[in-house]
Amino acid sequence: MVLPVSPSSSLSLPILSSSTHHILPASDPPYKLLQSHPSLHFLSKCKSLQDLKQVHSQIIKTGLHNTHFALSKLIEFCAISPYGDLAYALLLFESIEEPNRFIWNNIIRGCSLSSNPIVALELFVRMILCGTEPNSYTFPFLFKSCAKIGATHEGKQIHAHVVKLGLENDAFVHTSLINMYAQNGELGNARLVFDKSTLRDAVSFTALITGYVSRGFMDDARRLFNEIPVRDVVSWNAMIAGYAQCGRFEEALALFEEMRKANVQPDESTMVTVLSACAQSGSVELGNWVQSWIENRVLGSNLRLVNALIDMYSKCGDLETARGLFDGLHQRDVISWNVMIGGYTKMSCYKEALTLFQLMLRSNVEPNDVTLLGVLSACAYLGALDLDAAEQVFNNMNLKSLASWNAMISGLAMHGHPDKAIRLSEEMANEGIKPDDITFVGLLSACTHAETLMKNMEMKPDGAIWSSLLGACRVHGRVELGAGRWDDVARIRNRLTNMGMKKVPGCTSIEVDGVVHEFVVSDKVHPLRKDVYKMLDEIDRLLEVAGFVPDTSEVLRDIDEEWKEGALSHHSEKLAIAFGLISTKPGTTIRIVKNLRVCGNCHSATKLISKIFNREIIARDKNRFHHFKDGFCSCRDYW
DNA sequence: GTAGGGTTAG
Repeated sequence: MVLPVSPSSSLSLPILSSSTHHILPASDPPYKLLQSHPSLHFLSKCKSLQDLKQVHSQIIKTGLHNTHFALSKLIEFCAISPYGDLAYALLLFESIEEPNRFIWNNIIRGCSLSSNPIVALELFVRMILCGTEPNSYTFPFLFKSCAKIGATHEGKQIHAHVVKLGLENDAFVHTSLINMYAQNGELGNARLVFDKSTLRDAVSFTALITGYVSRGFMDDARRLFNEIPVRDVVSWNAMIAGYAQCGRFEEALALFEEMRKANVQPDESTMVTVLSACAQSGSVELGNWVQSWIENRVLGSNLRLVNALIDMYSKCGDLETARGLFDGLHQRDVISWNVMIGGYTKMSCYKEALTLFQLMLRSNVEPNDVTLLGVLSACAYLGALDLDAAEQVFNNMNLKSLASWNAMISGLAMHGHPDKAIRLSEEMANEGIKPDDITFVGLLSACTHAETLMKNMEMKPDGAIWSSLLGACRVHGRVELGAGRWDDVARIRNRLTNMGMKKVPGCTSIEVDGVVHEFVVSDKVHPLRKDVYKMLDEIDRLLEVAGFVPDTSEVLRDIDEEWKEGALSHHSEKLAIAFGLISTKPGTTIRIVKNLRVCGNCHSATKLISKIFNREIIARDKNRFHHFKDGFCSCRDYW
């Protein structure tokens, strides 16, 4: 972990050579005089490094560079403003013989915001060695850095400094400390700091709640939430987002209702979260209501909100409305493009997805790894020619992030090009890019020597990894795998389970006459369950007559996301379909929403059901839409 | 003069 503290060599300060140091006077001229100085006024107008250099030159010409104030402001701007430049800030910082505490704090702050926050910790060490005592402003920046990079060990040492300096009772230091422990998974320590102090407000509560939420301890989080003396909008948002992130959409939406009843004004974050919950649970009606709520307020043209709306409509199957919103945007960011492309892909409109991607390439928005993944899965249907196009896009990417390598590798592996995937991973290694656990998951689906890879890889318990791993395995369940690999899969699953990954129970909902009915695996609570199970028996009988043989092999059960109950015929989607068949008129389209991906068995069964009962069945699973008709599915058995 | 908790795409 050796990281450069010195800035890149291509930068240079105006007039001053790098060997010239600022030796600052003991005190600055009067503050008011400096504050209103025109050169410093221009600082806030800078929009590029060039502008910045001009202002810097001006500051030197007017002699201001010999003041703490001007240098502080320059460093602050360079380090923090989006138009600044951290490398320049560091160059400037290194030129100061004896930086004061304010300057130290601001350069540390800048580094804590950067993509390389470890530099902030290195600077802290230097600050101490130089004999500058940190204060209550220094520590929040440091703890934020530790939280960002998972530096618990370093965080604990810095905690000791806080105790030594008697700063434990500063509210900002206190909360950032709790947050550091909570973010780094040390919930016991976070709780200890929280419990030991009398400093308890919505902010410190929320920091702890978020920690519990991130580890899936929703009940503990909720208990804390109920204890908050005065809840503010952020604490509500955190709790609502917690429910939405772990798939408990109904609770998320119920809490949003409670929030409104408590007369707390929702803000942009609230609405983005609520829309995400609507999108994921398929609650298009509530989503509609949210849209009008937004439009009646000043939030209407907010890009993030419109992105969330586009996503909500496309995930609910209303591509037309989604596209209308997309076309109406004056400015689009990478998320706008990605949600719209993803919307088309999920509905099997691959040509539209790729056409939109072509438009994106002509816009000024650079595609990222998420775009690439979406485009790749669209290409997978449209033949090798388009896959070549995706490869071309990848090859032309200016900045290939680890994520984009991963997207390409897993894309190739999952879409029938395992050899290319493995070759690409070798290329990646040759470029000096270290693979991570996600690369591994991608490769696992292509690789014949998973054993070797596993030994070299540290898996992190992450839901995304978990599901992509299972997805990779499922797809390859059809591609004749060597039996040995399933052992690897089982072992990884055990490791993840031991690390605290909780399985989300499968659940399918169906709306009939405006009422949403929910079914879980082997449901025992629905009032009409007797009739439902009776219908299920009939379905199974007819399926058997039609020649359907459920696959009960170890492989399928292993990868099935509702494997726990083992009852293949009682999966929630089949229960919901059975309910749909008995509670709607013949010929009516059945629409269901599942919180997980549909399993292979249910998918095959549903295809046949659509034929036997002459019903169109539109199933939305976690990843995409399946439109079953006449024994076929729109996804063409790829999902 | 600087500081703490929440937010969308996969």
